[in-house]
Amino acid sequence: MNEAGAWTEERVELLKKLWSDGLSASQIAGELGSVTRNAVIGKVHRLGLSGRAKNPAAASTPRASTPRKAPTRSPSHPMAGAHAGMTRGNNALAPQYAAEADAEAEQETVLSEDVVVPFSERVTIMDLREYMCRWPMGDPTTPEFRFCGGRSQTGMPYCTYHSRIAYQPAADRRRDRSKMAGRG
DNA sequence: CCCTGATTCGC
DNA sequence: GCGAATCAGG
Repeated sequence: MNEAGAWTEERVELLKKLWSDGLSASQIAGELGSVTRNAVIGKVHRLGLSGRAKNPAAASTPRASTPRKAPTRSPSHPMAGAHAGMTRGNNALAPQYAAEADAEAEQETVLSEDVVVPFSERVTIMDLREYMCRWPMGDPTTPEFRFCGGRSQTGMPYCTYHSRIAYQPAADRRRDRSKMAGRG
């Protein structure tokens, strides 16, 4: 039968299907199984895809002109500071369907930040780390003032959720990820 | 700290 | 051709 880890026609077609469907490499990898997201990405590139739904005209990816330095892959520090627990897998399933410009998306009333979803762990300024979301919560005059503390992306002052609110692009896309049940 | 894809390069 | 390792950005 089909060997696991071998790119059969079925797998390649499924790969292209899921890829064009907007699924991320990790999701596809989890769907295919026996393959990592790197394998998926590698295959995608090999197939000549990669760009996915990107317009060639608008594809001004600086990466193409990025002067890639010589990593030389120093074996001296293999997996330096590697994540001990790779939660990566098929458990990170998320419907990343790119919502097209729908009339519903024009809801300006969406500015309501009253939503309280990412209330994972509020932290004080002392517990705040660079990779923590600094979203003011409550009155700064009160000792109960806390920050979101959610995981912020490197360089980003806020977490994924708050960064959207903070920047508020043209139209807010209702991209809803897994609801974090929260704590009390 | 999580994630994403892009690229390189040994196999 | 394959994919882990690595890079780079969010």
